[in-house]
Amino acid sequence: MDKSYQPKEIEQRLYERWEEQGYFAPQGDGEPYCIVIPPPNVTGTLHMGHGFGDTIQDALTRYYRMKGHRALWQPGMDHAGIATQMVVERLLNNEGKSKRDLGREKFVERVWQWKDESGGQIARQTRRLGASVDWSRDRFTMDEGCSAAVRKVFVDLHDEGLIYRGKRLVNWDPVLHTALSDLEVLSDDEAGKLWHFRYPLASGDGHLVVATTRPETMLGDSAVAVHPDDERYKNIVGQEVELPIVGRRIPIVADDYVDPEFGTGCVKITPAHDFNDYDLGKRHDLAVYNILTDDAALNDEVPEAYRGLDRFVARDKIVAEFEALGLLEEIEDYTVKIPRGDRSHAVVEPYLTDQWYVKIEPLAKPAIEAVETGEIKFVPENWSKTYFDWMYNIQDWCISRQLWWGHRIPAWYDDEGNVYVGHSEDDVREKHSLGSGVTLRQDDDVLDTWFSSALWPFSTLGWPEKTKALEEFYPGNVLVTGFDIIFFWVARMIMFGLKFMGDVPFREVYIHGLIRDQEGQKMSKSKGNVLDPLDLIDGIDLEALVEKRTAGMMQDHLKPKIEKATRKQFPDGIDAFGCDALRMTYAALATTGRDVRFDLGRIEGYKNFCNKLWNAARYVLMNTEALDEGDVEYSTSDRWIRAKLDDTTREMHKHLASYRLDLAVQAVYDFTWHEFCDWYLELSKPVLQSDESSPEMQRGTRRTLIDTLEAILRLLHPLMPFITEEIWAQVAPRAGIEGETIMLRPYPEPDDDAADDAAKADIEWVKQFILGIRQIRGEMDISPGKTLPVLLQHASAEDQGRASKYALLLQRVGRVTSIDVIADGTEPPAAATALLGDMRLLVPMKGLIDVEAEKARLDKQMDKVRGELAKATGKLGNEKFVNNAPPAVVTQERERVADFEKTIAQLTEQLQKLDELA
RNA sequence: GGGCGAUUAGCUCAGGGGUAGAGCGCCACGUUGACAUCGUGGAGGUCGCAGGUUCGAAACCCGCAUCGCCCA
Repeated sequence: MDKSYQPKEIEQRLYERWEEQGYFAPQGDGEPYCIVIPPPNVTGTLHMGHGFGDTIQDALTRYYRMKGHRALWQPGMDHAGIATQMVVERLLNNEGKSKRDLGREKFVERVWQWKDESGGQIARQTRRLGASVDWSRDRFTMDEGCSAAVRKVFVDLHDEGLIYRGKRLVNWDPVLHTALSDLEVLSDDEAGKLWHFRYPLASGDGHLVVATTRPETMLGDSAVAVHPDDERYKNIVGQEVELPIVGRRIPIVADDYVDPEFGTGCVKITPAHDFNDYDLGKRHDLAVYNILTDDAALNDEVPEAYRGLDRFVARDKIVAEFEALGLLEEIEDYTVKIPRGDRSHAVVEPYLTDQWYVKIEPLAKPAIEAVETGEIKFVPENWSKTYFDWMYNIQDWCISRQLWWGHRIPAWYDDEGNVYVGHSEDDVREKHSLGSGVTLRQDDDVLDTWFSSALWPFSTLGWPEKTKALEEFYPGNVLVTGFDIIFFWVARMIMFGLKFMGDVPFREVYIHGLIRDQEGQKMSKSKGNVLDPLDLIDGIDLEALVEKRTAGMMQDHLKPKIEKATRKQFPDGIDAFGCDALRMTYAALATTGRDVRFDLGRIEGYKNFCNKLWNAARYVLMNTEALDEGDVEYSTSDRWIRAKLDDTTREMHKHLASYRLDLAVQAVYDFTWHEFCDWYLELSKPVLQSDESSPEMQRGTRRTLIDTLEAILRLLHPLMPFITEEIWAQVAPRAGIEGETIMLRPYPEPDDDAADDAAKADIEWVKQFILGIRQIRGEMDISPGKTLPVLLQHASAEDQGRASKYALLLQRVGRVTSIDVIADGTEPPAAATALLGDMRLLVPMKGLIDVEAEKARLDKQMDKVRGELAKATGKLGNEKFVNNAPPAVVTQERERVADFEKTIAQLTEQLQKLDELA
C-alpha cells in the first residue's frame, strides 16, 4: 500500500467494476427496499444539492442492500420542458436560426440530440459520486413508457372530469410565450412607483383618485371599486366615471375586497389583467377587456396611439398623458412585488387564454389524509406543516404549456372546435365514432413537466403495465429531497400515486437542507458561487474555476464581481479531496437543519480521515502477515475494542434507520479515530513487539486487528464506498472472508456476546493512567522521548493488580520506565501528581520537574474541582432538592461531593509537600 | 399580514430537565518503526435577552430582539 491515500486512481476503476458486475441491481430474496431518484433536469448539471441528495440516497441504498434487502435505487431524469427548450433555442440563435425556421418536428429532433449530450454529463457525474443506482433501469420522462403513462393519466382524469379546458387568467410569460403554473412564478420586491390618477366622475362633479403600480392597465379598466362600508363613497356607488384617454364610461362598484385604508380607498378594476380584479369582475359581471398581445404589447383594443407599444413604453406614455391632462395627482416611490418567470426572468402578466387544468381538490383530499393518518411520514416531522399549509390552499393546476418540447396534449379538435380526448387519433375516432371525413387536429400544447414527474414513482417501474417491478417495489420506502421541492413533486407524486396506484408512492419523505456557500448564500449561477461536486472530488485550479463560473453567463456585467469573489474565496483553487471525503462531509452535514453551509475546512477534515483509515489499514496489514490458524487468546484490550465496536454498530443502525447521517458519521468517525487508532492500535503494539507475549496472545491481537478493521470498513461502506472497497480487497482474505465486493457483504450486526463491562473498566483505568502521565509530561514540558518512573500511592489491591497485569501497556504506551507501589506509611519523594480514583500517580521530580510549575498546575486543578464542589454542595444544601429530586440523582450528587472532597484533600496534601520543598 | 425556522467555543454545527460536546481554527511541545493529511498537552462558552414552570432550565412555556425561509 502507498504511504498515503490517493483517491483518484481507485475511484473510477472500482465504480466501473461494480457497474460491470451488475452489483447495483436488486438481488437476493430479501424484503424490497426502493428509492426513486428525484429526477434531475436533463439540461442541467448536477450541483452541490444533487450531490448531497445523491449521497444520502446512496448511503441508504447501500446500507439496506448490505442488510440483505432487495435494494433498488431507480435512476432517471426529467425533460424539463421550458429549461430545455430555452437552452436549445439559444443554441439555435447562436447559429443565426430560430425554432420557427426549423419547424416543430426538426426542432424536437434537435432537442433530443441535445438531451443525449446533456444527459450524458449528468450520468457521468452521478457515477463519479459513487451512486449505486440500477443503470439497467434508467428512465427518462419522455421515453415511450413514461409517455404512455402520461397519456393514460391525462385521458383517465379527463374522462372522470378532473381535467378540463377553460379560458382563465394564467401567468403568462411574454418572452417564452407560454402559460406558467403558480409555482413557476417567483415574486420579489423591486423598487417601483405608485401612480395616483384622477378619474373624473361622469356626472361632472369632480373626480376619484385611484392608485396603480401598472398604469398601462388602465386602458383595460372596466370599473372602479370601493368598500361597501366606506362612508366617503357611499353616495356615489352605482354612478360612473369616465375613463380618461379611453373615454369609456365605467361603473363604480362596492366590494369587500377593497381595503379602505389603502390609498384613497378607490381601486381601478382591470379584470383581464389582474387575478383579484378578475374575481371581482365576475362577481359584478363586469366587461373584460384584454388589451395585450402574446408579447405583452398593447393590442387593438386600446386607442390607436397606443397600439403595438410595448407595455413599459405604453406605461410612460400613459403617465405623460395623464400629466398633460392634469389628471396626475401624485407619484409615490413604492416597493412592488414583481412576478417573474423562474426560467426567463421576464415579468409575467396575468393573461386570458385557453388552458388545460387539473381539478385539484378531489386529488388533494386523500393526499392530505395520507399524511394526517401517518401513512406517509415526513422526516423531520415538522415539514408536514408546510405540506398541509400548501395543500389546504391549493388551486387548480394549469398543466398546458405553449411549448414544443414535452408530452403533447392528447386532445384533438374538429373543424367546429369540438374537442376529443384519447390515447391517439385512432382511439379518439373510435371512441367518438368520427368517420374519416372529419378532419382532426391535435392540440399544439404540451404538458407541464411536473405532470410527468408526478407519475415518476410508478411510471419508472413500468406502469401502466402490470410489471413485476411495480408489484415488488411500489410503494417505495422513502423520497429524499430538499424542502424547496415539497410542492413541486412530493405533493403531486402523493396525489397521483394515490389516484392511480391506490396507494402512497412512498412511506417516508426525508427532507434535507439546502446547500449554501460559506457565507450562507444560496448557490446560484448569477451569484457565481456554485460549486460542481466533481471539482471538490478532482480539485480545480483557480483560473479554471473562474473560467467555469463566468462562462456562458446571460449577464456579462456580473463577471468581474464573480471573478473577484472567486479569487478571494479560493485563492489557491480547490484541492482534490476525493469522493469519499466529499460524501462524508455531506453526510456529516445532514442534520435536521434547513440550511447547510458548505465549508472547505470540513471536507479537508474528512480527507484526513480517509488518510487516517488508510494508514491504520497499512498498520493492520503489516502486522497480520504472520497471522496463522493456531490457538488464540484474547486480551482485555481485544475484548474492549470488540465491545466498543459493538456499541458503535448499534449506534450506526439506530442513526441510519432514523436518517441521522450526521450522527452516524460522528459515531463511526469517533470510534475509528479515537478508539481504534488512538488507543487500540497503540495498545496492540506492545503485545506484538514484545517477546513476553505468547503466540496465542499475539494471534488474538492480530485477529482482533483484522476483524475490527474489517467491521469498520463495512460500517463505513455506505458512507465511503471507494476507500472501504479498496482496503477491504486486501483485508478480507486475511480476515478469512471470501467475496468479490464489500458492497454485498452483510452490514455488521449487534452481537450480545461482545459486551464486556469488565474489559471496558480495565481499559478505562489504563487510559486514565496513561492520560495522567501524559498530562504531567505535557504540562511540565517533558519531552515525549524521555521515559519516566512512576510511583503509586494509596493503590488498592485492584489498582495493584491492574498495574501489574497491564504493566507492559502502561510502560510502552505511557512511556514509563518503572511502576512501583509505595507502601502505606512510607514517605514518598517530591513528585508531580496525577490522580486516578483514590490512587495517586507520582512522577518523582528530581531534575525533571519545576516545583513552581507543578504547584501552578495543581492549583489550576484545585480551582476547577473547588468550583464543581461548590456547585454540588450548594445543591445538596437545598432541602427542596434533596426532598424532590429523584433519589438516584441525589445519591449521585453525594458521590460527586465525596469524590471532589477526596480530590481536594489529595491536592492539598500534595501542595503542602511542594511548599515544604520550596 | 399568515406560517415555519434559527440564535450553543474564533468558525461550522451536534446535543437536550441534573458534570457543556465535536470538527476546523488557535497556543505549546514533538519526526516514537501506520499516519506531519500526524502525535501529545493546553486555552477557549453566564448556550441571543427578559420573564415563567421546576428542587433544578442551555433544554419546557410565554414575551422580546436579531437573522432567515415559505405563502399572500
